[in-house]
Amino acid sequence: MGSDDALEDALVRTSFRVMAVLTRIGSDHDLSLTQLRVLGLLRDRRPRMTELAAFLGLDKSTMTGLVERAERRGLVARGKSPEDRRAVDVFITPAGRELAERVQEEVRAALAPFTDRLRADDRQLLTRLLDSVSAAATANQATRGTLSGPTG
Amino acid sequence: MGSDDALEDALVRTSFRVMAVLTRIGSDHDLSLTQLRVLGLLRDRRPRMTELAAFLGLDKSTMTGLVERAERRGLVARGKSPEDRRAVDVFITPAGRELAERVQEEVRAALAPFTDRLRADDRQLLTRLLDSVSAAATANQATRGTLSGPTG
DNA sequence: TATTGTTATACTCTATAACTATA
DNA sequence: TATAGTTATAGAGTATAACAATA
Repeated sequence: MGSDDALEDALVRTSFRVMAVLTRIGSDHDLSLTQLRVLGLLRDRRPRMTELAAFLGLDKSTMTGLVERAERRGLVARGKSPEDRRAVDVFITPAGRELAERVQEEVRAALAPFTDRLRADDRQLLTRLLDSVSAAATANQATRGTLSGPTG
Repeated sequence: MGSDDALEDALVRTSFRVMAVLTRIGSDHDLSLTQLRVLGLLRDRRPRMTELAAFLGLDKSTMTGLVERAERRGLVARGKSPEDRRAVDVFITPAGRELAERVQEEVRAALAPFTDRLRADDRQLLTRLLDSVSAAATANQATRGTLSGPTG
């Protein structure tokens, strides 16, 4: 029988459930998963377009449209870098920050019913184990950046 | 401080990591996350278009294009229902099934490094806790259907 | 009348290639 | 020459509204 893959399958299953929650709540605010991640990333960073694209694993040309639409809604803004006249900084606006925080609270509230069935000690245990898995992922991949701000 | 949300945040973080893996492997086979889910769902179901849309939480008009593109690649096929002449059944082809299985193996292999750092007893524990969370989600939402086939 | 599926339309997300401005 | 960002283009994914066929 060797390895039985039960853990990997459980991770995939759970992740789809969590993503369904994020997609629904994002949709309530006209935000795609990607826009959600952009807002989350910008809560504590002021990257250039290229850096933001790298964080998200997207092409820089994709960022142009993403930032353009978010800017049109007043959620983020672009500023010229003083040092390098080619570069464009992206930062979150007060309205964008408010929205990001509201969404984060809604996501926490929406997930709570699914985790409430666990006892306090199991909750703590699960948190520790997930952090361990995520930390390994961070070490191996360039997939940082969640709703919750900086990860590592 | 009340609840501290650490578990909910860890779930979101980990889910983004897992989705990044799925997105990359899907992309290697020209499959979006949605197409991945379609293939996974059809591994043990032969639903109508409307049922498939409901499983995925999508509009039926979205399914037309999704199934159309998968059919063009020979991964799924459509058949007329004998009972209801309005209905269209969707089913996976042998080629589609092979691809779904190959992708599942690649996903398991890609996630293994992230879970290998856990001891055997921690792996078992994490699996049990995730299943518990997913089961709660299933009870509350209509978000079934993963790469791994039927969930509940 | 209600339901099943498709079509028409519009918008977001995404990448590739070509371009401009700066370094 | 190389890098930062945008634009042009094309295709996938998504929803809404309108439609044809069937129930």
